[in-house]
Amino acid sequence: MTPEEIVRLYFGFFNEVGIINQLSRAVFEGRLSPGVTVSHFTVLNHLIRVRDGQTPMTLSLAFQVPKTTMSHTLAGLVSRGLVEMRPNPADGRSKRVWITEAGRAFREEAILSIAPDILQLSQVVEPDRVAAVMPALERIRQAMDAERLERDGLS
Amino acid sequence: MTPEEIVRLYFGFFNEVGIINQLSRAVFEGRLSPGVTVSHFTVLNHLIRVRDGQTPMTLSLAFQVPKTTMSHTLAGLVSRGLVEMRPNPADGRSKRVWITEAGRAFREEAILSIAPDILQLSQVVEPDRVAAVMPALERIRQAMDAERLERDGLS
DNA sequence: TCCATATCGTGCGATTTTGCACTACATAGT
DNA sequence: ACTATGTAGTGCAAAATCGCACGATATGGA
Repeated sequence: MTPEEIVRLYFGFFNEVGIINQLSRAVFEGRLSPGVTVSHFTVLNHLIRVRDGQTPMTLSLAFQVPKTTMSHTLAGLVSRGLVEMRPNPADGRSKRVWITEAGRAFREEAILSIAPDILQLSQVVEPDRVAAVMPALERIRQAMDAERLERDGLS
Repeated sequence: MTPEEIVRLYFGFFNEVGIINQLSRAVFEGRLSPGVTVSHFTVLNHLIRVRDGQTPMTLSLAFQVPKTTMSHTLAGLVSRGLVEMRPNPADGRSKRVWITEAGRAFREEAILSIAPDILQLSQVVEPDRVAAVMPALERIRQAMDAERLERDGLS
């Protein structure tokens, strides 16, 4: 495989990923209560999937967004009572983000609200097909994550 | 597979896709000349990959973004001389978007500028692995596209 | 032909995202 | 202990995104 073919292949891959992301985002956003963005939900989801009690800085690195963006997103979550910010006992500069009961409930509800869309899609794209690509996607994500950390000098 | 398992599977899939998209976007954005956004490039790429001479409305549907967003993006491309907007002889309400020579050159250059990043990634994630997931991704995208068109009443 | 309805693009304001700069705090070296 | 340097979070302003509404044009039916 020539370098040019490789570039073309990966480029097409990122293109497909971008379109799928755009489409899923649009559907999801349509199901969320007005005022709540996909960013809000994504953070809530991360706090549960990984763990809460992380600092805003850690979250901004995890999502690869500037600190100010995460600050703004968290402010929105706090004002809606979906997360709590408490001082970090171990470091006076930073805070720690904790998900509230309302936050957990909101996430559960949000997931349920898109369930119908997902189930409908599953009748066109077989679950087996999706399950088959997951390992590769996870591997690609991990590799890109590693490169990013290396590039950011956090290795 | 229970409905709940299906939802969880597809949900995880969209999550992975979102993260990969975020990471690739961040890298790409860092390589583009300041002032030019990924959105700008994506439109240029679409005009070449599909065809130019489309209307702004068609583009906004293709990218699943509001008309106003596409209008803004196109205005930026026009002001940089990367695309041209000409009236649509077949419909006085709409315009048609044509990519300029400068636009083609810009796209080529942009692709070349991220080639090093892609080649580096290809040494960690084997091209075979990426090539293997492409058919499934294309199929999923097509299915979601079809659902979207149906939902938007454009079937 | 004339009119009611629908579509295309855009101006406007609100929200989100982002870079820059600043304050508060932490850490390492002296 | 003190100072220099680095890091965490936020205020601010610029840019991107988006919903709403309007003017211009198109389409279908009376």
